[in-house]
Amino acid sequence: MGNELVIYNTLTRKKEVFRPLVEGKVGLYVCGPTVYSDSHLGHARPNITFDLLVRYLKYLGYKVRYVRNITDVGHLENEEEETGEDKISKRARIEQLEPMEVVQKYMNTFHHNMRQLNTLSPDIEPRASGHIIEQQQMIDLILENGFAYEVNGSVYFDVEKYNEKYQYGKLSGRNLDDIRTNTRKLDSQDEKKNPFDFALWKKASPGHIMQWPSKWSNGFPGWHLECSVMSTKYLGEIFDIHGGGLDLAFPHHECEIAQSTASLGKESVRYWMHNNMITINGQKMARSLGNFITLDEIFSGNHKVLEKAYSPMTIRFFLLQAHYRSTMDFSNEALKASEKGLGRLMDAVEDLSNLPDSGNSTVDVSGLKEKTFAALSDDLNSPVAIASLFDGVKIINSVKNGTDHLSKQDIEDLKLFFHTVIFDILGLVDEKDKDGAKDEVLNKVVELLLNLRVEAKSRKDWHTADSIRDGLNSLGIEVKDTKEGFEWKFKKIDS
RNA sequence: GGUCUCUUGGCCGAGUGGCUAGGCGGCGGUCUGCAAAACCGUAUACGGCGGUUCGAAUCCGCCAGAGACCUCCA
Repeated sequence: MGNELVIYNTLTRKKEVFRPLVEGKVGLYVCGPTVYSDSHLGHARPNITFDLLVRYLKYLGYKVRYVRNITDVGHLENEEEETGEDKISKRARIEQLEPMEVVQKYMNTFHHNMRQLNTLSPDIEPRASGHIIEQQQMIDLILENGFAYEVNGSVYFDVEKYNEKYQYGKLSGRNLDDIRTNTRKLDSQDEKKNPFDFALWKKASPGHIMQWPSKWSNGFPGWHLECSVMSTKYLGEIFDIHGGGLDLAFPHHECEIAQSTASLGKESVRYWMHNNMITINGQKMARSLGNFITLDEIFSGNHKVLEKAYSPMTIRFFLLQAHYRSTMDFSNEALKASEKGLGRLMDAVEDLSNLPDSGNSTVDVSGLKEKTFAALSDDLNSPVAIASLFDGVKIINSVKNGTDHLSKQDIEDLKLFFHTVIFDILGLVDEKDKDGAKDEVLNKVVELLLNLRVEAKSRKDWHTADSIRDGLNSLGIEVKDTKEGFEWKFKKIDS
């Protein structure tokens, strides 16, 4: 491809031309979920964003190794319990399940939801619990290099020491003095030299369910370590792109940089990419605000802020209609707008396969293609790419109406272009196909009824014609009269 | 309190020195037995006040408002 992919690098706060470490290959690491509850809307954003990235990189001809972790150990929950109990073990106690049973359950729903959103599976999906030894090895290295200290069976990263040689806070634009004055002092952290130091290994209390033996104590790894370890293991000491939510930039990614640098003596990540957050009716989505929506809830419409169900593709399309670095506001009005727009786009795709070849083209197909790919190459500007797809929709409709014309070659071009961008790169799926439209008997029955209706109409028997139409309508089948007779399709059924 | 970001028409959301973003909704029209749908056309905008400039929604300053992170978070 002629146009070069440009990516916004959080580390430099600039758009940079993407050049992989190894020509033709891309190593990508994305922070995955902590599997202790149902997947929510917030999970849709990064996974769709980086799915788009993977799909576009592949389209550009790169061989991509996409690594996305599952966090199944080690995140402390300071806010609730006095003990700082592990999220997963806490949930296990509540539900009377084995910790690994909890992990499995929510990992399964996460995978199911991600399939519904038509995201590609990562090539490697490593789990923190499966890399305890590697994490211990990295702690050893950091200790050897003098950037960590052991206290009472726990090991902490020495941020101050690290900052003497390197720069802690560079990713999130902080310096240690700012952090020093603004880090909250928590109870039971008196083991640490400084409040901003973070745990690499934490000694477990006797009742703590998830723990592993180590030379320091029976315990569990610190909550930033897994990503440093697993990205290095599967992508190498230096790799191309690390992605995640903007909320992870500090402290999680900052700590990752520190850990990798402290253990390897160099930085691992070449391009940092962060997707922005989702708000609901202008508010941050949070459990405490009562506007926290799981993906299952949005797909079923089963939540008080939702007027109806929204399909996975509506969510996907909606998210792609905003740039990944902008905050994105969910509202019923906005979602319904996307649902309709997506329907119109998909109708155009369908029309494209029956478009009349009408001699010389009166529209510029190649200009449309250039515009679209230029947008995608400009830091994945999917909203602009989609806008130009709608320019294409306008062309398709005009040709259908006979006000514009397309040559046979241009029709083929347009068809390939639409399919490539809509299905391969944007990863959309035509959901109409799934709703039973493949049932041949049903199709024939509907056609039979509609043919009867045409007869009724020719007799000017409006009563019969209308009752057929209304009856089908109430069954979720939309009837459109056309010059030739009729068209019909399954409507999305509102709940 | 510290650091940072944002404020675009009824809603969502691009753009970032001069040229229509786009979607949804509105309005007008085409089509129709009537509808619905679809299609076509169209109006409405850059938080406020200053400054830089031939020219600013776009750059700079101030003010107002919103949000994010600083604590697990996608």
